[in-house]
Amino acid sequence: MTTVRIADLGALVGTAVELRGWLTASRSSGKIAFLQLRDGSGFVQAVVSRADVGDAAFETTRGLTQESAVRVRGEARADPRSPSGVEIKATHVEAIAPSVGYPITPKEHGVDFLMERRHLHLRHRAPWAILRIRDEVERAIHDFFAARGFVRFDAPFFMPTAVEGTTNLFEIELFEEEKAYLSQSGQLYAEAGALALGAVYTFGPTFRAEKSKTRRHLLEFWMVEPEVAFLEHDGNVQLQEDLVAYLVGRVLEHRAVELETLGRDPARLEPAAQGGFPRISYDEALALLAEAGEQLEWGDDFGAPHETLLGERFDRPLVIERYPTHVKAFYMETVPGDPTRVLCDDVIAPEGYGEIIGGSQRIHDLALLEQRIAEHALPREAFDWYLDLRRYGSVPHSGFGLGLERTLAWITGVHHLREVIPFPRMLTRMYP
RNA sequence: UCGGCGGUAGCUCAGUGGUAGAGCGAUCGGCUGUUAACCGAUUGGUCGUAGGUUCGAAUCCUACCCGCCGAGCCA
Repeated sequence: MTTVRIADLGALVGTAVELRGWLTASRSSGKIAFLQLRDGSGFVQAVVSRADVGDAAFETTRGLTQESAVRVRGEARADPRSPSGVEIKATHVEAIAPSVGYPITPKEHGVDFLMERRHLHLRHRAPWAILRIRDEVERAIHDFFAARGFVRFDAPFFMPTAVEGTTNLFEIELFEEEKAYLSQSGQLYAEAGALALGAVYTFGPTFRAEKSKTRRHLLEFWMVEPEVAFLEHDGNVQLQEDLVAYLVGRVLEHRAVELETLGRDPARLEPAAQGGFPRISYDEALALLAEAGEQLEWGDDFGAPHETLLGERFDRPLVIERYPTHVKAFYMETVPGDPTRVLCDDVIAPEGYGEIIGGSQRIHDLALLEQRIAEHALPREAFDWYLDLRRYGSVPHSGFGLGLERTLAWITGVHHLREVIPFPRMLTRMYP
């Protein structure tokens, strides 16, 4: 008899198997007991009959509590009454480790109660499904870029200065009187990488000291930031569409069970997997908002409600491009012949999940970049290395940042970003 | 930082001046196919904290603490 994973049981019907895992719930009568088991790879029910295991073992089985670690031997059987089509007809049940007073009982719980016990909550079905989808998306990101010849490029987390102003940076005291900041973007370093390696992407945590208390914000979140030499704006937008469509497609293909577990309708995601994202300019977005009764002045940036309003008009992510220069970051290239607009775009997820991508073509002209750094009152010395990139063989290049958690929240259909990361870090949540 | 809402049993909540409640959970018993099982019993409280009004406060008043949702900012 071999120890097997629940995920592999489908191929083992008719054979004797041993499982090791934990009890999530049990029901019993005088002569039969149903044990709900999980082992990390999946969930399955074991049926224990008093006649099969004997009185003593049956009473032991009935006394098992939630989250006890157990070893179960028995026959894997096909059964139409099982949600997965398979169950275990147990011949042997043995406690490995007890569990007394497990706090997350089979009962409705509030979000805060579960987050306070996140280390245990991770064992349950919804987090299990979400974190497997997260794993699939992370793997798909690497596969996507590897297939296109990108090099993964690890940017530093300690930063000497801000990329886009200092207001939202976490300040770290290194040693005596030496300050550093936690990275809020690897982009500037990725630009150096692109000019060295052609096409690169960073993937890692990023930190924003924003006092945002909404379901779309975390203090610490993960971002993927590709950066490509010789890539211009239109190609950049196409790359974004290809990436998002690929990620959604991979989840639909490989994580259908998990979407089902979460009650997420795959039909809502299928349009995005096909690509063909609608693409409108900032000016056109203003007109759409005006139609919807939201009058904005040219030059106003969109608020979250505006993004939601725009995103809900389409069945797949929406690309908005060419924003006014002054609402965007200092490094963005201007539209040829129109210095009032920049070659940038945001991708807005459907269903109110907000902005999942921000990208742009970067300024490659030394004089213009110097002028922008001055206009934004940024410390010139700190950017000297960045200006070097424009002194030695400067070429057009573009890139973007995709927020992993926002993308996952949209794909999984969960309400809050904190659901899609194992241990969320928020204004009001540092524990566990 | 600002605005709205909230804090009562292990959990989810009801209770708007007069004995502190329900459902679920947990525990025990019953039941040979349960899927949020079912039936019976048992177990349950510093009503966020401090002060005030009142014969009497979970309830009214004041201050504070904490949380949720949203805004701004952003992925």
